[in-house]
Amino acid sequence: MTHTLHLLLVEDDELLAEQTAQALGRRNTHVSVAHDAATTLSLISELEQLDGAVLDQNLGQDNGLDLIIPIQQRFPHCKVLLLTGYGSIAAAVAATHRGAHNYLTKPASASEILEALQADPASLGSPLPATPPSLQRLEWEHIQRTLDAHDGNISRAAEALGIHRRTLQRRLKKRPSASQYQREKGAD
Amino acid sequence: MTHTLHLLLVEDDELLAEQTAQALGRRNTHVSVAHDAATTLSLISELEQLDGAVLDQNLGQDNGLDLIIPIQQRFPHCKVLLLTGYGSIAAAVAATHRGAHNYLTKPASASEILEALQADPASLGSPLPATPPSLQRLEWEHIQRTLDAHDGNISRAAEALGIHRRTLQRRLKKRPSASQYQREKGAD
DNA sequence: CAATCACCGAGGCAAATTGCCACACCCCTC
DNA sequence: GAGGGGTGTGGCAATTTGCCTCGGTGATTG
Repeated sequence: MTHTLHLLLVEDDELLAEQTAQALGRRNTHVSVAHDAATTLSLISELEQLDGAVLDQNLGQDNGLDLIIPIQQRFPHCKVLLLTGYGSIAAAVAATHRGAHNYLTKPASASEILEALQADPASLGSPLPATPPSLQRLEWEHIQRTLDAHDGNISRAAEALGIHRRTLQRRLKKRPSASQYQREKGAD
Repeated sequence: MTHTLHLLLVEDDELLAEQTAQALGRRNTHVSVAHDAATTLSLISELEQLDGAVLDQNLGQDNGLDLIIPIQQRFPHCKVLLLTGYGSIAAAVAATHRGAHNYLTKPASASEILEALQADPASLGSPLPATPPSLQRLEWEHIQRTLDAHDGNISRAAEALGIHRRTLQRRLKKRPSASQYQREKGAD
């Protein structure tokens, strides 16, 4: 089944790209990496096989969404997964309309990425989230995303979140559960 | 352009259905209403024209997602909009894969619904939400959704949110902005 | 009809959290 | 070595939260 998948990872944060690529590589996959849209386009013209693509939606100047169609044209069977620091439902719908297979928010672990690439989003369709998340959980996830979107900069994340830097610090220290670092998750 | 659209509204909360239908009716549209899946299926076999369908994902026993395909089979050009009290990105992706045109979370006003039906979700693709919402806004929206999912029952919503009922009460009273009632929004 | 039940609204108070200022460090650049 | 960001930490007043308590209302039930 898992016949050495050929994957393409497009992520503008080079450190995160490296770590994610390594984590994926450990999963019996062959990973090509690009950091921007132009490189991606030239890369896909050279590749001979591509089973899955993982695109960061936020590529500095470029938009990962615009890569979906070129990839699908060259590799019609390639499954495209969009990743984004701060994702919205509207963006997920847009990506899917453009041909994306699935859509995840960062931080996403290698296993989550592979699972999202291989799952059939249409069939798992009935997961009525009967359990509305608690406010705490929602806040925590949003904090993580925002932190990620600001490269871990606490000061700027706090400003973006509209809370005091001191408060964000204290909150981050309190949380017992989960990885303290998105890096840890991203790397595995 | 807006040539008296023929719409179908499927919503199990009869009160909300009524109000939404009226609000839509005021917008130069003809609205048929159903409250469950079975009625919907028999209804679409009778209808002669259908331009848009608004489906509540959470229909008691039934799942709005399962109505997408039957509707599309009978009316291939009909645009289907999913509505859900508590929506997730995964659910939005699933709905889109099944053919849904767009996906909204409640409470949604009549104008939002019409806009979502007529917009082209794929083209508005680049709305990179550069502005991660503040924690306050996020919390407020989540509170509203949860409240909606629990039919406005403050006690149960508070429990679901994991906060004290008294706290939820106080928060609801504080918010200056926005409608105090999802009803108001739903109705217009 | 009275009892009960499930809600909402509100007061009060101790405990926790937040906002904010201040200061010590680090690392980097000019 | 003098800034300019960023982080970590302490302290303190102001706000918010959790929790308990009451009173009121509408629907259901005996």
